[in-house]
Amino acid sequence: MPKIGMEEIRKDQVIKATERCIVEKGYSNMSVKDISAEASVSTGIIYHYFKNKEDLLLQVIKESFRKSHEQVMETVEPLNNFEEKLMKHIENINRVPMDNPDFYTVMLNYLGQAKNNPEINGIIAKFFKNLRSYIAQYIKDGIELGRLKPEKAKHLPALTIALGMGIGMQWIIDPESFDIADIEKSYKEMIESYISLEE
Amino acid sequence: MPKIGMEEIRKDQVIKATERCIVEKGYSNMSVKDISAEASVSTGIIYHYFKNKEDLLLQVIKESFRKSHEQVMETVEPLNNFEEKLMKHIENINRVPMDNPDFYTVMLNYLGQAKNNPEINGIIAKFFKNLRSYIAQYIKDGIELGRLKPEKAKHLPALTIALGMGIGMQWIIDPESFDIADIEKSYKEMIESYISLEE
Amino acid sequence: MPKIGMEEIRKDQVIKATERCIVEKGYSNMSVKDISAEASVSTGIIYHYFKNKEDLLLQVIKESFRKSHEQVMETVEPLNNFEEKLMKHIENINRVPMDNPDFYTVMLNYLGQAKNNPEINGIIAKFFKNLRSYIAQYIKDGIELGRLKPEKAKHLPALTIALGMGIGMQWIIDPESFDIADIEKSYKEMIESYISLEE
Amino acid sequence: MPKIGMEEIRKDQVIKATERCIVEKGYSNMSVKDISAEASVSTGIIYHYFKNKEDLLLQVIKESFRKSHEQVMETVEPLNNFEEKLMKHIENINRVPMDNPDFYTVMLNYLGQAKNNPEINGIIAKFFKNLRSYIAQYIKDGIELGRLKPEKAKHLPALTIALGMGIGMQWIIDPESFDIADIEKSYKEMIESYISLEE
DNA sequence: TATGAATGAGGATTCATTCAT
DNA sequence: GATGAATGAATCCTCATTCAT
Repeated sequence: MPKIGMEEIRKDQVIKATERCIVEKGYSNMSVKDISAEASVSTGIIYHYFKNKEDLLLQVIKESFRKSHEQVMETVEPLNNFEEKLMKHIENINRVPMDNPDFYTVMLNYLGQAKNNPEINGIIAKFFKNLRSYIAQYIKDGIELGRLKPEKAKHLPALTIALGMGIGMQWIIDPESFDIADIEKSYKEMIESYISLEE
Repeated sequence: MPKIGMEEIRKDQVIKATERCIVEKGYSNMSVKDISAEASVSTGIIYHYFKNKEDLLLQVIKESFRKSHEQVMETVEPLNNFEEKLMKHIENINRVPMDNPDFYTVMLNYLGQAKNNPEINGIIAKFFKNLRSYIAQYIKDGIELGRLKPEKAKHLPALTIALGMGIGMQWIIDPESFDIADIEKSYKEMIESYISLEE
Repeated sequence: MPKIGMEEIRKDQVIKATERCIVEKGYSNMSVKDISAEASVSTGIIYHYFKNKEDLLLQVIKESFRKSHEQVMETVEPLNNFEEKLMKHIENINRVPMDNPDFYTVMLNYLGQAKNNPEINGIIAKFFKNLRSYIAQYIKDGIELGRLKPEKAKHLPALTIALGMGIGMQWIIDPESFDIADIEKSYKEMIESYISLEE
Repeated sequence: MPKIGMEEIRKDQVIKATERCIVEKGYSNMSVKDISAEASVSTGIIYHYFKNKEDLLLQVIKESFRKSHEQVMETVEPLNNFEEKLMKHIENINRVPMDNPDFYTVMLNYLGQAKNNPEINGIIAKFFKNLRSYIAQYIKDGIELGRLKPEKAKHLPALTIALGMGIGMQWIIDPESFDIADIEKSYKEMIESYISLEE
């Protein structure tokens, strides 16, 4: 076992294990011992790399959002026109529950803590703001090109995110309630009919 | 104090106190002692009226959803035409975060527990299903009247709920991010443009 | 087992057990589990009656000093003239190490904590101040009767206490170093020669 | 950095750091990590030079007493007559709390451990014995010169040390309780009146 | 019914000590 | 010699639950 230069490796090992624990046991039902067992390390090591459990939990959600952000950038940013970007973004959002259901599980666990933990609330608020600002960027192009009315733009980011999250949430709770692959078309139609693009 | 017929009174007293505790301290940070103090009863009494803490928590969310259901019935059902009903429903949904922010706080706390507690998951699933079925009812009238295309109807309930919940969630996390009273118009427009009612 | 009106009994039971633990294991080597075992109660009960370990430890020394104070009042106060009182007090002080060696053990343990615990420091400071003020009372009578020169009175309380404590401390550490019963006479002589009473 | 002959330097470095930690945090509140940080070395090095924490702590008090001994020898021994020596010794003792308050802090911390640590008890016992034997030496000269009655000599060492330590202890706990510089005169007077030197 | 004292398992955290590098 | 990552037992404390009153 190497003992030097392990910091990043260990931190990552613990963060990943914590994420698995949240998914398996839930944010508030998992002990530091559970995490250390899942990560195959001693409990002590967790306190060597993180100030305390809360600090670890904060790093976990930060990391989770960081990865989410990365993914958006990779798949959406290379696209050229605003319509493609927006629709790609919608697709991305819509596929999270299927492709990465753990993300929702983790997110819902943290959402439940947000009202009583300002730091968590702040991190989630920032994440939401980011999501909205991506979309705000795309539609700015649409407005400039004269294809999108400014008054529609105002709430479009929040509404787009709302739809995606609301769908995901319902589906996570009850995957039987609708076909999530199928709903993507309706999701897109709803957005498209709202912005009613000018030819 | 009369000692007969206290059952309902006591249960209600404890359930209301628990709700306040969830709002103030959070689902997983509150103890039975906290609840009993908030309800001004002994801890023993809680175990007299509820099987255990989990049972109590289940009653709390059931009661919360029951009241929510009641409210919808009272304000929406008296209306006559489907359009009014749908729009009234949207208004209702959109005003929950402002009128009754505690409902969201409680709901988010339970959502966080859902994945690890099948009973809670079931209750929430049933609640969502109910919400969707109200809307499904209204739009059935619209289809019958020939004012609404059936293919649009399929996902409309889920999409309507999704929008409302998604907006509420973003606003609860960060009330600065948009004007929730203002967004109601856009919410309605989005639904209206999607269903593009036939005259 | 009665469950009502036990507060004082339980507190006392725990305080006494803690004292025994301090004597047997030392202030900083004893765990709450040790105390609860010694008191034949659960660890939980300790937290039912005391805020935390520190609070308990504070009550222990307060109680210890309270009892010490009581003893002085009982044996010294009934006496009439100042000389008898002073000498009785000296006797009392000198006999503590023999009659109640645990008092010294406990006291030394707390003295070691004093510099890092302002509350403990304050309690000990108050205790010392009390001890000195008793003696100051006796000698005031002596001065008024013209049998004691005021300039001698100034430091007499501190010096008397110092001698007693210093002797006790040496003897507690090494009982072989001198005969503590025997040293009492010298202790008294030293005080008497210092105040050199006027006939 | 030379790697040979570092032993004494390193040991001293660690012992001094430990002393500072005892003063700052207290004997039982300081960790090996605290010590290593204070000494600017790794924790591993401490176990290279000392068997374990207890061993280190033992070396610390030994060193502390060794230095104290050295100081007495330097200032008192050069003097010629027994009276000067005794009074100089008293002065020394009385000035420790002011000149080197850390000595008292350290000493009180170890005194608290003594009853539960025979080794510490032994070291302190030996230290006290040393202190008494210095004084015993001086007064032997006084007896031989016929200026001091043998019966007074018996307990004089213990009483002198007792006074000094008792004063110091009271003053360390509450420096407001008396003027320690001022009390020196009374301290000396008390000793002088007791031995009532023959002209 | 109603109380709250009592239990003890379990949780977060610390820390002396070891050991691969 | 020197480092500090790693361990895991032990500590303080909380809390759901029970039960004598």
